[in-house]
Amino acid sequence: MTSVPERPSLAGLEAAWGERWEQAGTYHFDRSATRAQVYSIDTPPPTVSGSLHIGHVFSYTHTDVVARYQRMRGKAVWYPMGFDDNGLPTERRVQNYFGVRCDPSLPYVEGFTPPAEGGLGKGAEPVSVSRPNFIELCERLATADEQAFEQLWRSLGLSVDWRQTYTTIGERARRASQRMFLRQLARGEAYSAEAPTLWDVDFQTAVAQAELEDRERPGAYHTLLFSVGGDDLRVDTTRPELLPACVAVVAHPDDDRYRHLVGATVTTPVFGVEVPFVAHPLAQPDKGTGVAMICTFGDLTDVTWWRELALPVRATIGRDGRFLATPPAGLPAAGGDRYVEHLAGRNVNQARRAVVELLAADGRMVGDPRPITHPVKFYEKGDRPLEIVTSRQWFIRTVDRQEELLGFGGAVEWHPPFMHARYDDWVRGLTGDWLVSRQRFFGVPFPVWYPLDGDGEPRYDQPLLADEARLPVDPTTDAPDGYEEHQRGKPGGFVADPDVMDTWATSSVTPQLAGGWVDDPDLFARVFPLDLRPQGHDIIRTWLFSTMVRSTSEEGVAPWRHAALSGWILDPDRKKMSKSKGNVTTPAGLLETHGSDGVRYWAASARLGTDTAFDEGQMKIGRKLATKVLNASNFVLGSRGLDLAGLAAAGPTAWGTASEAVDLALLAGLRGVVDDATAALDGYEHARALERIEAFFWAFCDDYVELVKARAYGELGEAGAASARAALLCSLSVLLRLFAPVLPFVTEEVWSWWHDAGASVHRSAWPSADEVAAGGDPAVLTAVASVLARVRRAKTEAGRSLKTAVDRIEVRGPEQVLAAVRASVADLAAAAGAPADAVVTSAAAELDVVVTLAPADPSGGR
RNA sequence: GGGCGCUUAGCUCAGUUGGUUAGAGCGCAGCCUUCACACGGCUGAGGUCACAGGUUCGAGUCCUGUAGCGCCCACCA
Repeated sequence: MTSVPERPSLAGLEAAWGERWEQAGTYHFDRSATRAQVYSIDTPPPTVSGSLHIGHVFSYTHTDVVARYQRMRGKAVWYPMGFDDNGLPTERRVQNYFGVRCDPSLPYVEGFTPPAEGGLGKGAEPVSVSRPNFIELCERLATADEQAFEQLWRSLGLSVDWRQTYTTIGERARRASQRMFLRQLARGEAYSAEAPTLWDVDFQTAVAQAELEDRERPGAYHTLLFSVGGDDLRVDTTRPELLPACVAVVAHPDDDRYRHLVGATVTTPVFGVEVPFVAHPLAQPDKGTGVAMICTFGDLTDVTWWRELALPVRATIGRDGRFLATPPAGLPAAGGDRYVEHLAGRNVNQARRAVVELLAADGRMVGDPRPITHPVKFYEKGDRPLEIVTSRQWFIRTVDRQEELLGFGGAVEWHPPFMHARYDDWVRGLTGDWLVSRQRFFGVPFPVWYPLDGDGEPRYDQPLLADEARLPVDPTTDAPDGYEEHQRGKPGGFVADPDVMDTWATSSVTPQLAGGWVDDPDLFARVFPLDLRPQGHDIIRTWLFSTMVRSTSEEGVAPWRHAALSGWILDPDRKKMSKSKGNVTTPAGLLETHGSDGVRYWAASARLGTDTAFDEGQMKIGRKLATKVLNASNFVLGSRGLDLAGLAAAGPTAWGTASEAVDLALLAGLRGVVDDATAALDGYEHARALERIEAFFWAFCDDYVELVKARAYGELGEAGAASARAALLCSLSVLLRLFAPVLPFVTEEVWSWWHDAGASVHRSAWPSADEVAAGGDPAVLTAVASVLARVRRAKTEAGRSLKTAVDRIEVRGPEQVLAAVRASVADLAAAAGAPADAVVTSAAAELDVVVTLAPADPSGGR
């Protein structure tokens, strides 16, 4: 456009430039770039079943600043966008929205129409559909969400290559995660096993270590009386309902109170089961009476004891959280009858009350229960405490890879570095392999079937695996090679593995999924291993860890060179911001109110790894900064005698040469800022870079521009004007480019005023100190600015206008300051509103400026 | 219980390898209008840098300890 608008404005820049960038392909990845020329980003795919909140805007802005900086450094930036539509949140949402329920045993129905759009009516029953049908519905729902997400990301100004998108339930994702699974299985890194696992009784699925959280819950100690050789033995428990599941009692081997009992046979109260008294170092003498009952399974310690002490199994709790209909093995007849009468079919709380009543009736409980609160393990999305049940599950080996995984973690550069400790802590603390199977419907199925023997029993030891070329498959509707669909479920036929992969098992392949692994080896070679994994610090143990597990076993290297961990957004009262209070803080509303540049400024002001208060004030400041950029640019480019079209054509050579001391001083300062900002951004410290750039910019506006304004207008002669103009143009060019990663809209707008159509500041080269004139002394500008500030203060203190004429300025101070003043006396006098000969100097130790204002105009009113 | 981080002006935060009088913005107070900018400008007040020791010529910065806050992990009898 090569002209300055009549009235520059920030209004509408997002829409206008968003469209221009899309049309021009400004952010398209250059596939011809070699790996060394590429900067690749493992973008986190946001969950589409929720809505984006301000925390997303915050962390994605951090990534975008990096992307824009690297692009200006000349890198071909690989910046895809994913959408996480896999997993439980989407499953629930699809169920409610379409009124369907997934039943993997059903066949696929072509052209299925769901009973509802936008939710079932009251009382209506959901319709059961096959897994492929369910996935289709999900994709339908997700598409709408994804468009809304993309719209927001675009208006925020993310420089994503929108041709490069993926979903985590889409065909590519299913293929990549099934392929990764099959390869790990072939290498012996994946295995299935029948084992006790933590189990959510509501979702009816196994849950992995990484998805646990502790919650403080009320409980109570009950003191039970067991019998040993005719004596009472006191055992404290918080879970009396597990008494029929008791397989032993345990004490610490060094506990002198009980040493003589080790090896004895103990009889449980109520159910009369004979169990051994065993010793194990995990028993804690100071807890309860020092004797614990070992059950199937009250907690993970029970599992350890069961395994290490080779104890029997007496399962009582089923997968639905209710007590099994039949008593566990080993109960005597009378005990079995009591079990059936009082416990069978009950839930945990009902069973607890029943057992307590039985204990009381038998006089085998001492005193009343003693209430306590204690931490209880929950699935992070669950509502009831986890139980432990035995089931067949798929695992990925991690425990025997701890050392290796620590080594790969050390090969990554962490930003900030202390986040590395969280990864190491997690890896060192692994207690079991990664449980990747879930007994849910919506997710990537395991590409596995089992042959059925003559009795129709599955042969788990002889799984039928899908050929890689067939992927993705759904074993519930596809038949394995060598079998026909009609053999499904028949003796001698086959049966599908019913499980799906945990959502992290899918998202752990984002580098492969997005990067074209196997399907597009040319692309993969150009982007992998990726340069950057940006993410929140709360998912180090899940997403970061699981991606590390996958890529290192498949590729033998860490999947990225850098990991950038963004903090959380906190409420003003320092709580983690919740989605529920989103009404006034929807990202779209904030972008509307403060402008995308304003919101981005707030985000970019926060360092990586630092939790940050939600602060609209900071967005206002960002908005103000953007406005200032607009207006300062308007001043620089609106100077008399500027041929903007000529500048656009000729480039920096047309700027001229700065010669005045003040101009050179400014440029010297600018050189330092460029170096500082570049070093900061290279170190992933965008906040520091922004701070330096911003501080310089405000000084540029408030001091430098005010000082040279008259000269730039040509009031002090053409030579001086040319010098000022050269410095102004050079500074503006550099400053716009420095600001571009944080303020992409206003910088692009201004850039267009004096560059050819089609040129983008975001495709221009990051500034280097070498393109800015050297030789100036920044102290000159500082010194003159401080004198000018004294003049302003004199006017302010006199209550006079800053335009008040000045008769005399006497500067006393160190020689250094005086030299600076003499070097720029004409600028100083003009800016102060004084005649050029009104400035006098004299030597003194301390700076002191005596200002004589012109008499107030008696006719002028003030 | 283990680990990590934080504690600097009323608020939000900078303070790079220890170096003269500790900075910014917001907020506050006062002043100034329109020739880049009232979505503006100028000026000012405001801090014993959580606390206690130590190292040093010199500590907001390094070391030790204490307290408070936050997060990660472990802890379920």
